[in-house]
Amino acid sequence: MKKIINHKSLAEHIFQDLENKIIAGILKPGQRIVEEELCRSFGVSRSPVREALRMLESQGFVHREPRRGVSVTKITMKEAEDIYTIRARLDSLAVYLAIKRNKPGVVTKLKKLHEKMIAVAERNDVNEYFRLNQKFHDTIFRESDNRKLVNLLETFDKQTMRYRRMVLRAPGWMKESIQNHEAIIRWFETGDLENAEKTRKSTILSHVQQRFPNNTTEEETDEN
Amino acid sequence: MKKIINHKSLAEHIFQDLENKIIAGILKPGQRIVEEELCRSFGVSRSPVREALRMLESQGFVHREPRRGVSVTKITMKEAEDIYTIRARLDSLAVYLAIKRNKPGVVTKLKKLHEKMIAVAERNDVNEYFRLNQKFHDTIFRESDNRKLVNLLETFDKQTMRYRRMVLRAPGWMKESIQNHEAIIRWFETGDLENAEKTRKSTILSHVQQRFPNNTTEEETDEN
DNA sequence: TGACAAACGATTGTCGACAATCTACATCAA
DNA sequence: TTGATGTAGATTGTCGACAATCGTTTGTCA
Repeated sequence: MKKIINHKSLAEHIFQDLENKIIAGILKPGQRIVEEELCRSFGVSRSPVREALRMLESQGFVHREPRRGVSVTKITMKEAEDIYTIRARLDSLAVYLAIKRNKPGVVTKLKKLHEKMIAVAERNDVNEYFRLNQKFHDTIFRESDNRKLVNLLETFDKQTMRYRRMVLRAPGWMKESIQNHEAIIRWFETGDLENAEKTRKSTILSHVQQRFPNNTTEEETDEN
Repeated sequence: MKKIINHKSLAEHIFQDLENKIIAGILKPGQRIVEEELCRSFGVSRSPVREALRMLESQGFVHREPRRGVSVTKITMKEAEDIYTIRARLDSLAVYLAIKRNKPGVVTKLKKLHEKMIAVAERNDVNEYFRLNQKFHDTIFRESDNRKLVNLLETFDKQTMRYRRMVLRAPGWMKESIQNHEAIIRWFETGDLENAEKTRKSTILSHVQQRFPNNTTEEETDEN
């Protein structure tokens, strides 16, 4: 039986493709999305395209104006701040839960990633560091053994990815990041629940404040 | 110009209707949903129905098996626990933010609701108490001035509504609830940020532990 | 009788077409 | 020139039909 598990409808394929393009910034915030164009580029009819757009809409990637179509969601400074505020709480919760669970092997895995990242940071490979950093935190998230929490954090990360990519390239960020990871690994080793959660929370929050010092609204690509 | 702002597509109407039915427990967890049946009952074609189902799917209300249709999402004990764990953090965050904001008039509003609830509790009107309780907390959520947070909390509440309805009828719950509200109001008045957040968090968590003492998997309505 | 295979019915996934509505442009009057 | 108004084109919302696939029933053979 060849019976490959191809359980994916066109709608789901299109959804993933568009999601990736939005995350990567290929589709820019505020940019309008026309159904017919997608049909042509994917070579399909409008049904799967519309379903994909409904999914993107439900997850906040696109915004819809009735009878006027959808466009890639713009994020204001305020909203980015809001998301980071929530993310800080959820991230600290994830670290807390992961440490509490104390599954063996995790620290080893984190340390291995940590070593790699130090090497990568030395040759200043920002993209690779970014990727490994994501993996480092993903590992922790998953160790929290709370699937809903993992989903939430992933969704937040996706929605802010295009902004973080820029911000995280700020000078000195990698060094700071490495220090944070060292602290996290130490917490895992000592099992210091309280301290881990508290410190992690305030670390992220201070990040936010550095990134968004004022309350100006974000300027975005204006429509064509 | 009659031009009523009726900017709602059939898909959106159907989505809301189904969402309500799932929340209310009219559509039971695990129950299969057949597209054609919905078409007949709503008197529409399959396009808007399918879009509504995609929306419900993205928000976790229904589950989809490729080529086999959708069914109302079942929640296991573990998942309910997970959600409450997250909710506890987010709820405490909302209280924290609301108090920090310290907008005048809020306490008055909360007190008014509180008074009403005491009266309602005395004549043991569980349904009305439930409704007011929801409003009480909604008020606080909104005061957090973090729209994303409000959305998250609302979504969580919706997804666990059918379970909470049962649990919250447990004897003595209303009395306990009233005491909690008094504490919250006191925090608002004194502006005691740290204490408010901490206590609120642990209050909710202890609730969870009372509700889910063991780790048994929830039994659900089996398919017809 | 029991196990396996083939055909059927039910249901999902996709398509192209039509209707409703909006936007942009052109036309006309002041 | 400027503003309103109407028309045409573009785009979304909805529909009914066909194709693909799954589960079940029926039929066949040992």
